[in-house]
Amino acid sequence: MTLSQPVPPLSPPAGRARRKDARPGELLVAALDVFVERGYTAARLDDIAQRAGVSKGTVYLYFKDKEELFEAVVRETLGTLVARGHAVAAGHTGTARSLLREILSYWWRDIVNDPRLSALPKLMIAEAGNFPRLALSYYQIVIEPARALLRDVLERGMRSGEFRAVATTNFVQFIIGPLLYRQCMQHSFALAVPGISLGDDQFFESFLDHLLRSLAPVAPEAAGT
Amino acid sequence: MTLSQPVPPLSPPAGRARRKDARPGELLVAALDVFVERGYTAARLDDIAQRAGVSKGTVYLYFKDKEELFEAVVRETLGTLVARGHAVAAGHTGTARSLLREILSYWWRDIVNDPRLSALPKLMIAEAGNFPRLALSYYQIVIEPARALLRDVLERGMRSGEFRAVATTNFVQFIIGPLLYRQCMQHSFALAVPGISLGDDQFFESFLDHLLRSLAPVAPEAAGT
Amino acid sequence: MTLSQPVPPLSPPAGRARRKDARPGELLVAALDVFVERGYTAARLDDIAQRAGVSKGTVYLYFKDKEELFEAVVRETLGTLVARGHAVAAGHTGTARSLLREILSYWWRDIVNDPRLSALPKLMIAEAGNFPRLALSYYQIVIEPARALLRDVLERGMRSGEFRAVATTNFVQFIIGPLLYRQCMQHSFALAVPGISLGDDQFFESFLDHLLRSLAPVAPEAAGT
Amino acid sequence: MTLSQPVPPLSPPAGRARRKDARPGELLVAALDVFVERGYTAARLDDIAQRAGVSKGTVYLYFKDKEELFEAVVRETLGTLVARGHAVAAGHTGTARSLLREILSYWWRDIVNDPRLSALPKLMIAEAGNFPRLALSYYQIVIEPARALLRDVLERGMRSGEFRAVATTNFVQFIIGPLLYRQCMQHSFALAVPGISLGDDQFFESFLDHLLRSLAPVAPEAAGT
DNA sequence: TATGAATGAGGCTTCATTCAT
DNA sequence: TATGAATGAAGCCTCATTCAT
Repeated sequence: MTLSQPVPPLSPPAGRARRKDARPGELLVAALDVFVERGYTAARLDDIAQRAGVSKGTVYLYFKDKEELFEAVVRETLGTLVARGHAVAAGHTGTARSLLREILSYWWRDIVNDPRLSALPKLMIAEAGNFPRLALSYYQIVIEPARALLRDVLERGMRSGEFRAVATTNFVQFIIGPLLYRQCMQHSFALAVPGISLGDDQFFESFLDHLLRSLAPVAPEAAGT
Repeated sequence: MTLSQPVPPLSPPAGRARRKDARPGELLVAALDVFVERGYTAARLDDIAQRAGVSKGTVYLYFKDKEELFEAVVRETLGTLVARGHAVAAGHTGTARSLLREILSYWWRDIVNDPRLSALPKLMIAEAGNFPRLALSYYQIVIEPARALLRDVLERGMRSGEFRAVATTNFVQFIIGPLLYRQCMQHSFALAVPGISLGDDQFFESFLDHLLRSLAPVAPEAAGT
Repeated sequence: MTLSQPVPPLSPPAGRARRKDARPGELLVAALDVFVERGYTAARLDDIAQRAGVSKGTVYLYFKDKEELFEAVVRETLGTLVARGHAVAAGHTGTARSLLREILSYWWRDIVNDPRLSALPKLMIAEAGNFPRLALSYYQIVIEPARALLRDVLERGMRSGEFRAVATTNFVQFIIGPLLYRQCMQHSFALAVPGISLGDDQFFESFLDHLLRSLAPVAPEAAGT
Repeated sequence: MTLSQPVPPLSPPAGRARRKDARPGELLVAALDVFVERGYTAARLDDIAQRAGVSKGTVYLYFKDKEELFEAVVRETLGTLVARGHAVAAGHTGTARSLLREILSYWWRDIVNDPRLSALPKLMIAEAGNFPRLALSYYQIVIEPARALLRDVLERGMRSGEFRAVATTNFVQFIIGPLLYRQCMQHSFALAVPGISLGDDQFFESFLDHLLRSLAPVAPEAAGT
């Protein structure tokens, strides 16, 4: 079950008795929604339970506590997506360039433009400082694997001569930064600042072009002041 | 840059609570610290008052409630940042490249590496969704001016032939993104994930080089897949 | 002495829930264990059910609620203790001294040093205040018969001249007190206070000697201040 | 402030505003009452606060949590009494016999016969197993000091030749056991079993006589079988 | 202007008990 | 007879806010 795939509408399925194996999924969907809307701290277990159509206590049949519920949400959503990214990379046989494009456009399409998934990184940025356990598991499930994936792509391109030599750890942040920035702006300011510009329709193509230009093996004649 | 120095009000005080003159200064410093350390929700009025050396009740003599205190902190603090940024830009006479370097290295040195100031954008990203009014004023005071500044630099370079033609609104985000990403990682994850890598010592030079390579007027023969 | 062996009901089953015949045995054993380990309030029906190898709901097929289960445990368990105590007394033909020694060493060996049985009196002390009905039956089944038994021994000794004249009701408590005290300390503090001293290996012999010295018919010349 | 001395009636002092230094005492009195009536776990902070005439939150201005409140109750009551016992012993100049009598009659009068103080040891026996921190502090504040006090008395008597040689650690339990047993019976069974006999009026004198006979230096001719 | 004791609503979590299957 | 998923009341604790002094 992956939350990133079209999810059955959230209206509580009316009937009371449910099957045990359907519960966790329903709870995760409800939890994702509430966490996204309210933030981790402000999200109330009550709301999540209600939205999932169960009582408060039921949540605790499936998740030890609020933190574990959140962790499960992250794992099932972003964790799954990152894992899929790794699968894509593993099965890729073309150029590093095309792999980079594939991975990033995947990220762009399925995460940046998903109103719920795109909220999670912002959420983590907001709460990580106060919930070290959360921060650590998010780092292990999402951040480090995502970075490793991008490092791998860069290294492939460097080995094949498609990319110039770069410090991958740094460069990975040049890749992640703008996309994450856009996600954060979207969720933090788009509502309060209706006219905010998040770039034009060509944002993604423009970004990819930007990266590839920087990565081009031709040394520019002047990079200093 | 210190809050304890009188900072010129950045915008007409909005016709709200007034007498924020003498005592509030210490309160704002204390509040900044605590908000930075804990985040908005987790920051306790108790701690702020104690750190400012006053009693809890006193806070309410100057600020209507926690939200207004938070607003005041953001407003007073970020004002100085933008003001100085504008000054740097206005006084510059050299190439667009050198201006870009100057502005970014200012940001890098004085903000990204300042443990308190660097925390504010993260704080805003975290809380903007819950404080639309604050989000709007932050956008007007910080985000839009900062973007305008960078757009201006890019346009200068494009006019002078130093930079290729780029969609400035997009490209500005390629610039802001990585630096902000680094700030956020620093404040959200560095403590909880001790081993996290934020890049090597050359991060900033490496980033500047990356930008200038992308901006180089020579069009690479292949940017597509 | 094991609960899994059929134990003759000690008192008419009080006209309450009946069919406690086949399955309840395992439940009572499990309940005894959990009550002993955790105390009444902290004992969870979940744990008891799990340890008995049944589901939580099954417990309610045999016992109306937690209180009735607790009553059943106490009733079934302590019954065997007193029954055997009476048998020992009835079959004794020697001196009062030797009977006292026999009864107490039985208590010492089979109860004080049994990790489960020794916990029950502590449990009763802890909970009697909250379960008056249980308190009454425990008094009738255990306390009063045990006291009567000891009073009888003392009276035998006084009649035979082995013991001085004592107020038996008082003296019985001088006998019971130290042994019970030890049981309570064992179960309440031994775990939390690892270094606690419960006396040396000679505790029991030392105690018996203590009693017999006090009971010696020779009146000491000075007992007052 | 000692709770063992006649305490001002518990009715909430009507007036709302109270002095800060009066609060802890009022809270301790209320807490002692509620703990004694309900036991530690069943005692609700709400009840304690209400009985002290304050709101729930106020309790937390003076005590970190429920455990610390309970610990304070123990310290201020039994802890104070035990400390006073040590003072009595330190200032004593007469025989060991008279000191033993003085200390025990003090215990008898001020603790065993105090309806509230006498409940605490039972309470601890009931709860120690589930609250190790509580158990440890009770051991340190009450049990070990009380035992040390009695060991000291026994040793004085042995040195002066008033008492025979005894294993003090064992014998101390012969002293404590019966008195504690009586306290426990009083609180656990007296209400539910109206007719229960806790011994006659001479209980205490009878007990002291019992101890002194056992401690008498004259060796009885027969202590075996 | 300043204090700080007091308030009390609100959230997470536990667990005895129920009931549809 | 047996299950075990679901319930929901209840309690501890926090903390923004108030107010008498």
